[in-house]
Amino acid sequence: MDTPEKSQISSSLSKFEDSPIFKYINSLSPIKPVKSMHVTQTFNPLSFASLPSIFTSPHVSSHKESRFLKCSTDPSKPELSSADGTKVSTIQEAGVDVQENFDPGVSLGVVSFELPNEPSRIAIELPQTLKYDCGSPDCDPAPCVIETNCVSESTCTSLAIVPFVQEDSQKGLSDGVEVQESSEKGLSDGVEVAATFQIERKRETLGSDWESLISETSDLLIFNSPNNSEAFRGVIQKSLDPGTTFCPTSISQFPQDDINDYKDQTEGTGGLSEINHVNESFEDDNVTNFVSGSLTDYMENHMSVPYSFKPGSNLHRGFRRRCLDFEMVAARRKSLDSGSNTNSSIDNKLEPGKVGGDSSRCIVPGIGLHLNALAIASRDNSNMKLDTLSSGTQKLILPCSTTFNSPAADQEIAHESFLASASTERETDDVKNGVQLAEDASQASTYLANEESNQNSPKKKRRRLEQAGESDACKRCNCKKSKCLKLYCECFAAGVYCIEPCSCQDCFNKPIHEDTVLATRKQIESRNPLAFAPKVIRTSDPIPEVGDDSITTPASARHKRGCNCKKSNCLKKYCECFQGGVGCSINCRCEGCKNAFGRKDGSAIVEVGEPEEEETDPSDNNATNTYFEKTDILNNEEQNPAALPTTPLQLCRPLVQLPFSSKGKPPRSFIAIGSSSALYTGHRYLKPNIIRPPNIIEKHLQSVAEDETPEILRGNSSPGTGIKTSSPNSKRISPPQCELGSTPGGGRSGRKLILQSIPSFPSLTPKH
DNA sequence: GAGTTTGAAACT
DNA sequence: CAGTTTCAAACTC
Repeated sequence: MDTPEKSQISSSLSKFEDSPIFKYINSLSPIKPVKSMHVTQTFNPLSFASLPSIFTSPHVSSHKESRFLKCSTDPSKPELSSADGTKVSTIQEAGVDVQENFDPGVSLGVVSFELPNEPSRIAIELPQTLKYDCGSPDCDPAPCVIETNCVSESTCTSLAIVPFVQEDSQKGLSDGVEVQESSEKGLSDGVEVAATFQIERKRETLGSDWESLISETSDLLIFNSPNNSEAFRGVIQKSLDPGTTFCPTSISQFPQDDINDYKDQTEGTGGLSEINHVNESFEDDNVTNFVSGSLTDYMENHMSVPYSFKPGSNLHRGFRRRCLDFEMVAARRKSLDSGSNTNSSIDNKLEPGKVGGDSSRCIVPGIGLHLNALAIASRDNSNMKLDTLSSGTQKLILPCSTTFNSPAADQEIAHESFLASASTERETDDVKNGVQLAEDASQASTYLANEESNQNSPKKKRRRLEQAGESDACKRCNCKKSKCLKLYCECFAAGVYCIEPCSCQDCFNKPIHEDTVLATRKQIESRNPLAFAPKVIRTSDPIPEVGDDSITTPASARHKRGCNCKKSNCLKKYCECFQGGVGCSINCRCEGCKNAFGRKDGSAIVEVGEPEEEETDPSDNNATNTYFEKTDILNNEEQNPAALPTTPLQLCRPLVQLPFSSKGKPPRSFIAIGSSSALYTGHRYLKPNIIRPPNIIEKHLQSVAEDETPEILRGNSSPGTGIKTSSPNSKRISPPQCELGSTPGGGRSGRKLILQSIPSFPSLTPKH
C-alpha cells in the first residue's frame, strides 16, 4: 500500500533518527535501533513473533486513543508530541511511566483496546513487526512513523483485531479503555518494546475517533474504540488495510450486534470472508500473498502457541481462560535468565516502573508468540518451525463458525481461552517476578466470580454449552478433590486454566495460583516429561526409520502410551485411543480391543484418507455405529465423514482449546492429532494445548486449509517444517482422516505417514 | 440428577 | 515395575 503518508513517514522518521535526542537516547539504550524499518517483508517466522504487551488498567484518561490514533494517522505530525505529552500525564497518573512505557517509537506489534467495563474489547494485533528499533523513550514520533511504515510498507503482515464482548457491557460503565502496544523491532536484534497506556474515555468519544480514524486513514492501521460496534463494522468492511487481517476468531467476540452483522456477512464463507475481503483489498502484493497464499505460512510462522495464540498473548487478553503455556514461559524465562535483552513487553506493561527504566527489556522479536520456537530453536530449528506452523494453523482455525452460531454462549469461552494463552506468558513472568498484575487479578477475580456463581449447576452449564451446539470446545472439568492440579483434571492436563464453565471445587488451576500451577506442572513433568504432551501423536512426514510394527498399525496417529482398557473394548470414550479418534496400537494393553479406528492387532486399519469409521469387521461396525449414533462424533460424519471422531464444532476455540467436543468436550487426544501432534518435535513436548480440529479447518477454512494442511501432512512442507512426530514404537501410520479430508481427492493416494519413534522420554527436555 | 462404570493418574 | 488407590470423565438409569 503506498500511501502518501508513507513517504512522509519515512522522511519524518529519518529526521527523527537524525535528531540529537534520538542519538542520545540510543547511546543510553542498549538497544540498537535498526534503521527505519524497511520493509523487507520477509516472513521470517521468528521475526513475526510479536509479544504484545498487556497492560490493563481500569482507569484511564481520556486521551489514549486519540493519541494513538493520531499517532498512527499521521506520525509525522508534531502534534503527536503534544498529544503524547498529554497522555503522559494521564499515564503517569496511572502509575505508568508514559515515556518509558508508551513508546510510540516502538513499532506496534500488538495493540489491544480493552474496555473492562465496556461492552466490547478490541484487540488489534500486528503480528508483523516493525524492524525499526526504537528503544528509547523519547522517540514518540518514531513510533508513529514506524507504525505507519508498518502499514504502508506492508511490513505488518497481518493485523488481527479481536474484539471482545463482555456480557455486562450493557452496563455502560464509564468506558475504560486499555490500549496495549507491543511491537517487535529489530528482528535479528530481537528487541521488542512495548508501550502501554491506559486511557479512559467515553464511548462517544471513542466512536467518533474510531470512525474518523477509519475514514481518514483507511490504509492505516485501524485502532478503534472497542466499544463501537459501528466502528468495528466499519473496520471490517473497510478493512482495507493491507496489513490488516481480521482474525475470524476475534470476530466471534464482537458484541452481539456486531456479531450478528458480521455473521451475516461471513457466515456463508465459514468465517473466512473477512479474510477474503482483506485479501481483495490488499494492494500490496506481499500482503496479498500473505493473505491468499501465505496465510498459512504466516500463521505457522507467527503462531507458536498451540492452544491459543501464544504469541500475541496480549492479543487475547480479553479472554478469560488462559492457557498454561508452560513451555513458553519456561523458554521465556530461560531467555531472560540468559541475560538476553529479551524482555517481554508484557513485563513492561505490567511493571510500569520498570518499563521505561530498563531498556534491556526490549523483547526479542518473536518472543511473544514464538517464544517456544525461539527457545527450541537453539535446540532444533526445524522443530521450531513446525511448532510455529502448527500454531499458525490453529490461529487460522480460530475463526470458529461455531462462535457465530452461538455467540453468547461461546463468546465467553473463546474469550477465556484466548486470554489464557495470551496472558500465560505474561502472567508467568509476573509471577516469577512476584508481581501480580492488577489486571490479572481483576480478570481472575472476575472469572472466579463467574465460576463460583456457576458452580452450583455444573452440569447445567455443560449441557447448556453442549446444546449451544458443540460450540464450545473448551474443557470444563468437574474436579472435586484434585484441585485441578493433577492430570485428572482435563483443564490442567490440557494446559489451560479452569474457567467459568468448570464446575470444579477448590480449584487451584487459576491465574491467581499461577505459581502453584506452574510448580505442580513442573513436578509432574519431572515425573513424566511427556505428561503434558499430546496424547495422540500424529505424523505428517514419512520417516525412514519406521518401526517394524508400522506395518501392523497403519494409522496416521496413535495414542502416545496406548490404552489399557479392559471392559470397554476400546469402543467407548473411556478408551483414550478411541476418544482421540485413533486406533489402538501395539502400545496398547487393552483386552478385547474392538477399536473402530483400528485395532491393536491391526485388523481394523484405517486407510489413509479413509474415514476411520470404516471397519473391516462387520460386527465391529455395528458396535461402532451404535456408539456413534449416541455420540456427537456422529455429527461429524455427515459433514465430514473423514473426520469422524471430531465434532464439527466450533471453530472458535480452536486456538484455544479443544475444539472438539463430543458433548462439549473434545477428545483430548484429538488435540494431539491436530497440530499439536505435528508439533511434537521430540523436545519435551510442544504445547499440548494446541489443537487443530481437522474438520473445522476443512469446513471453515478450506480455502486456506487446503493448501496448508495438506502440505503439512503430505510432508510437502519444507524440510524444516517436517514434522517429526514420533510414536513410541515408530509406527507407521496413515494420515488422519481429518486432515486428509481436507485434501481433495481423498487422501487415499496420499502417502503414508510415519511416526517417528520417540524415546519414551526423549531428550526432549532439557529442562532448565 | 444421581449413581455406576471405567480406566488413567497417582501413589505405594 | 507391579499392584493398589484415587480420581474424574463417561456412561446409565
